[in-house]
Amino acid sequence: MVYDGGMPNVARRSQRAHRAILDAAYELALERGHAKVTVEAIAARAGVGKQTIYRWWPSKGAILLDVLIDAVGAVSEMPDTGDVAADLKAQMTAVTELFRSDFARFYTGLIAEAQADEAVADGLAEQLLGRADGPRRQRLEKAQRDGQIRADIDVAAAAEALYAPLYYRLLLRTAPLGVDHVDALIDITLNGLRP
Amino acid sequence: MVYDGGMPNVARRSQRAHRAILDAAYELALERGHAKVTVEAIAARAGVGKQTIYRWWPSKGAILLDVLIDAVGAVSEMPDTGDVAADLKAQMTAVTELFRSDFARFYTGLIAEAQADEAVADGLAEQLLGRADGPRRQRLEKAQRDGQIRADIDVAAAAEALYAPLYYRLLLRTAPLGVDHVDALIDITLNGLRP
Amino acid sequence: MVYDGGMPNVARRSQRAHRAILDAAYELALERGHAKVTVEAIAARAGVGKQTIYRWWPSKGAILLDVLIDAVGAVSEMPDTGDVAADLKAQMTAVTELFRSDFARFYTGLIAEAQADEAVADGLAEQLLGRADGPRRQRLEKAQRDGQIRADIDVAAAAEALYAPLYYRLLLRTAPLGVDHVDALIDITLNGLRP
Amino acid sequence: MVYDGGMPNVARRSQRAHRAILDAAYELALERGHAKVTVEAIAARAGVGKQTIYRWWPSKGAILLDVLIDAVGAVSEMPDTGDVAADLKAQMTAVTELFRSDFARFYTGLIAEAQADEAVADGLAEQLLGRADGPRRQRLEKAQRDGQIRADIDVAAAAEALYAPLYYRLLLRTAPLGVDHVDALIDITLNGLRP
DNA sequence: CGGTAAGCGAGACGGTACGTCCCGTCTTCCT
DNA sequence: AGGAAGACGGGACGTACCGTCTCGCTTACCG
Repeated sequence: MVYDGGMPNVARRSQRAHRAILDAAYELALERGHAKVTVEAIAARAGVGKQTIYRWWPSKGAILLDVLIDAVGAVSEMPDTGDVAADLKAQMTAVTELFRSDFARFYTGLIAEAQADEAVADGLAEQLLGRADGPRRQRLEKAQRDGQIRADIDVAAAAEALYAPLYYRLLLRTAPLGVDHVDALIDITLNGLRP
Repeated sequence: MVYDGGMPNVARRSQRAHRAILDAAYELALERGHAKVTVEAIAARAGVGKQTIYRWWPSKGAILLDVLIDAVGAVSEMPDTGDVAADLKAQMTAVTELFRSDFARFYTGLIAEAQADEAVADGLAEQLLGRADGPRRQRLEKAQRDGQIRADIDVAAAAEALYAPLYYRLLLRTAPLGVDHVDALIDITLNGLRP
Repeated sequence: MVYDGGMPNVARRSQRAHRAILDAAYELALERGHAKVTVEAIAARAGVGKQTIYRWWPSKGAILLDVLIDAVGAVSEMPDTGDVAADLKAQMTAVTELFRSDFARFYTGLIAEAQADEAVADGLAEQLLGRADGPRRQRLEKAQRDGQIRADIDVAAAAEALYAPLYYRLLLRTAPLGVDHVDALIDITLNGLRP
Repeated sequence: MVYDGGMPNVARRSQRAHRAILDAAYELALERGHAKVTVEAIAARAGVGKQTIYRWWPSKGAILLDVLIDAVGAVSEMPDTGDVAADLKAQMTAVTELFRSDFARFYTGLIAEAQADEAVADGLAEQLLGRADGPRRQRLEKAQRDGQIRADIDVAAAAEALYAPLYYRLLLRTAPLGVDHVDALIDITLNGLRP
């Protein structure tokens, strides 16, 4: 649970209702898309009173963020074979696969919701993006120590240069995601554009 | 006008109402944010019947896309001084400034809306992103011909590697946009991460 | 229409919806009793949006008051045969019949609602009780002029002395209403208790 | 206590909670009116669990009936000075005063509730109206034996003819209660309307 | 140049979902 | 075992907007 602020007594929370709500929200989001999920439909499908939802989540976006965390977690494991290029390719390919799966619409829906709901934005940044970003930065720092990448680089900017294009295509759909794209990004970012 | 399909007689359209609608939508979006703008509020503020809005636009997102195009247009001019690094810095800085201005919320709101509304997604891609992307690619291709960047590079991927991180920070707000960020991106992308 | 205050444009009111709402409310009140009628059920049965109800009536009680006025009107005709005792008997018997009919539950429900809702209380007093009371008082005044009843009597109190016991039994159900009861009341009130 | 049926063990009942509930209900009814009192508000004000209320009373109306009985009791003492007119005036004046006091809203609220709740109707009839009516009838019967009123009269109807107008004005508020009204009623009912 | 059809403002309409309030029940922990 | 606390499934509330649908009323074109 992410958004409780501890207001009601968490110890007395019904596990049954909690699971049923997440499951119902998950099913509905896959069935009709994030934007068309309603709190009433979640409550009805979960066999739960609306108040039980509002008691624990402040908004529909908060529920769906929990659903996503619950179902996917962060794609946060960063391999370390010693070869940073290979490791990045492996992890970026995994992210690409996730972004091409059914969960893609959860991500995009939630990022959309985050533009209007500060709480969702915060939860998204902390629970998903933040968790994924740490290991990436650590892997790049290790590569710096290993001499595989330049020591004068801002690893946060480097991590973004690698991963932001994946989010760009996820959200703007100007071109498809795929292994070729990952290869091109790694080539460009590691070797640079200059001859 | 983007979304009319010419259904009613465009010649008889009231310019007064058209302007009043765009102005009202613009003001309301700045005042309460994209998500809280309603068609009824636009109509009321513009002193216009709701039907007049629905006659010319299919959805709230279409109105706001028109507002954005009307107010900003695409940041599409790409300078060409002969020095591709300097030109990219100039243009990326301009984009950064735009993304830090009040119009940022229009972009993010529209990108959010595009996740659920195919028409908005198409209009956004064609009217804003597409117009901006062409000149960037052309500038990179010229730099390839000038020998300033590698000839074996996919310029579309290269353009994304440069600009996607700006969109990433715009939408996910994990870190602030700024000139330092632009410098870091250009350094990484042109020179590569390798020592 | 009783409770409009003229806020929306009465001229544009949908007669279809108006009738459907009154009919639905009438049916529901007979089916499940005044207290269990809900605005949602009226709207659903009438095939009407809830807002269309709230646009024209401030409360459920106001609807049901209109239903009652619409269905019954005031039992206001007061016969005048020249014999005040006979006329009172005829009219009180008619009221008794009404109070024993299905409409009795409308009256009791509305009087109950009036205890908590000033607007309903006012409407009830003006639209039903007031309309019924006038003719009764006029008949008694005529009887005074005819010398059939004492000239020093407060006709309002006299009318109440005759009719209030009918309401008492209607509401408190301590004893059944009937012709015998009417006879007893007329005897007592005209002739007095004294030997 | 009226509505317990003895289900739980009455001996173990908390006197503290019992009093607190009645007091809280009393205060709330005076503060916001009978119809806006809620079981949750009573429980909260009394510092009591809702279950403790539902254990001992079947409905809100039952609580408020107990409150009224507890606070007022029946206005049941009927004086007997030998002069039935004076005795009626004294007692009807007392009732009038009660109906003009703050307790009036309890009566009206309870009578309203009784229209929809059979249990409340029964309790009201037995605990309040019934207790008050007996002495009145007995006083009238004695007056018959004393020759002060006609022997052929139905005393139940006579009692109602006298008291029902007080309830009528209490509930319908068509005219104010007062000593003049009592005087008029006694004059009419004892002496009759005829010249 | 007068008739007519279009666009327009206004806003009522049938609906859907919202977030809140209470209901009466159930569960937990305390005395 | 009774009581304080309060979460639960449920139902209705009154509100906000949606997108559609009439209404007159200008207003520009066309016969």
